[in-house]
Amino acid sequence: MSSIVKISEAASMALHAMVFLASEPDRVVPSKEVAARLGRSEAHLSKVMQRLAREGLVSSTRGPKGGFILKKGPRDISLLEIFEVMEGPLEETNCLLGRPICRGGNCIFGDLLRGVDRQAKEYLSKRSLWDLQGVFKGKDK
Amino acid sequence: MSSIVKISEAASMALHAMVFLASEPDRVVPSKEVAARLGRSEAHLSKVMQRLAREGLVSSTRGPKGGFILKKGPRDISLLEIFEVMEGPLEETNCLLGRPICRGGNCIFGDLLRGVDRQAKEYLSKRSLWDLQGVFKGKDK
DNA sequence: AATATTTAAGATCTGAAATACCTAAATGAG
DNA sequence: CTCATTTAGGTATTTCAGATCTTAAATATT
Repeated sequence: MSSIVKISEAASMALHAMVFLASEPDRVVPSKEVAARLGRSEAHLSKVMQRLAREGLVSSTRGPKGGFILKKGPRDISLLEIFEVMEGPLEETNCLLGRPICRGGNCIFGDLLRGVDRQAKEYLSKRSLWDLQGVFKGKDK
Repeated sequence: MSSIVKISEAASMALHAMVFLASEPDRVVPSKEVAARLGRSEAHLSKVMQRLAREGLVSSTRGPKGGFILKKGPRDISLLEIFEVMEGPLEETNCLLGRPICRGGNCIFGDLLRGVDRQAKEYLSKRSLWDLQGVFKGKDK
């Protein structure tokens, strides 16, 4: 099974973790709990959380009762922001081989790549954590 | 710079190589020449060609005057076919974390992933090598 | 027919990125 | 003040794409 979309597990976890934090407002949540809820590796997730903290999307506190909490309101954090913190700025791809072939708008991929990237960017930038309440509502398993 | 579209260099080379072969009908082209034309590593390209041969998209002959040639007419080879030979069957992705969260059509990514994959599949399946004549027409550099 | 040359096939190695592990530092609780 | 809890950060491991190297086959040359 392959897909044409590439999102690292790290970025995917970051997005999901942030959505989860948004569903637990005003509560400091330890990464262990987040990992459990996502059903993912504690080790890896903690690295991701660390990154989100360094980049200022969440604030962290150590020690007992420590954990992570959103630094801004859910309305003020877009999915794109989170994605870019993990994967770097999202740009539109042109032909993958670039020169010397496929130059000048005459590319094998036509406008597929640009179109898809633009669409993804649009999607991610238009959605804030606020818009994704509900994802973590149903009790799971 | 990051993109959300993932196509390996191998798959990209495969697509371009096939288009190039289509532009040289009835001629056996050595991989060295293809690599030169694409401006890519000979080593890597030859592995790609090897794969395409094993999968029956091109036929290969060794020795002097050897090389590769399309096995079917350009109208009968779609880009999707080539893509899938390299990357495996292209399926529509759902949520990347899958269970336990984001189940039942209530996913962070909404219909973005499915939509994009469907779009790509559509694009690739609708285009044959024949549709891409012209890409290699202009003399380059 | 023998040999050297050309070219693909196949196996193995390498390097970078992603992920997992492990120890140190901080903080609150008892 | 000591201990348990939890994040921080460095290091190790894994994985995989891409590169290198070796072998086999076909042809041309003599």
